[in-house]
Amino acid sequence: MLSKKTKYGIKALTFIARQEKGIKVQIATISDEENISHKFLESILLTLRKVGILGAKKGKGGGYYLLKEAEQVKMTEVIRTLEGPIAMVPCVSLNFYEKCDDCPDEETCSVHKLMIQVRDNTLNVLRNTTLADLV
Amino acid sequence: MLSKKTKYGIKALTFIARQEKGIKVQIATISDEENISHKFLESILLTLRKVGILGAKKGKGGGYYLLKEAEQVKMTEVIRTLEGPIAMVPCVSLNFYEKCDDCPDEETCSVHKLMIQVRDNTLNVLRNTTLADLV
DNA sequence: GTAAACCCTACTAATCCGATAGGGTAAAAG
DNA sequence: CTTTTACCCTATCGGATTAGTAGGGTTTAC
Repeated sequence: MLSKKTKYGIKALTFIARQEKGIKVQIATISDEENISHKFLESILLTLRKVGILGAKKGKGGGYYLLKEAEQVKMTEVIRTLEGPIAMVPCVSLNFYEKCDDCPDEETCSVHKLMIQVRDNTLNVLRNTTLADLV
Repeated sequence: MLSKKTKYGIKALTFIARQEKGIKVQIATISDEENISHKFLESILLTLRKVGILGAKKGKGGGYYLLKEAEQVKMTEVIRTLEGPIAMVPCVSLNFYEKCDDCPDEETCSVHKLMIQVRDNTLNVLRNTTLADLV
């Protein structure tokens, strides 16, 4: 299940990407338009800024804006930042790998086998979708 | 993230499917071999029995067995039973559809758009994978 | 210098997950 | 026909996570 954090993050990014280039969007504008808790959204945008997807300008007339072209913002990056691993089990995760404590051998594990396939197909979608595709 | 319930369920089913046809497998055998809490596994197998994937025989020499051929047990069925919706948001779920309370219009929602693609790709894998493929 | 708007930390209520407890019921063995 | 084995069922619980709240601090425009 996708967390609201990620959901809101994608919605906010799309909202910002829809603006004319260079326009700064305020948190309040997005939270009003997209029905998102102001404070919660604030923390999400902060995270997106820290990883270099968004830029922010403080003070009156400030707001958030895209640091790259919408075509350059891959969904893999957004989802890994907000949601964490894309894989459904840590033992098939590329960026967040972790061994299962129960499983003695990954090679023969049926779940591992299946989840690698799911992961590959999901990755295929997310790698080839950018923010520009969602606008 | 895949729940342990589903993970254990798939492991248990694979274990049972590996036996000679007609053999009844006891909970204790699976929980020992696969490092799964006995009682927790019990409730999982019970669920799988109730939806008609497994059959069970009580009393001495009893145990669980597959009701269909392993080739007939689709992963979609297993995962929907144990995990719930395959889609990452309820508004793109085929079997567990629910409208988002925030989103005014699904057609223009960027998250909706993206998640339909993820769902379709995941479904494609799970529909074409059966228990027999995992053994 | 004051109002606007982002920055940051900490807390909390609610929910879900994995597991446990404890007994009930059916079937086979002897 | 009694005992043992093994499935059946409900209830409960601790811990982790999520979604959201509180409450300031800091920077900038005017």
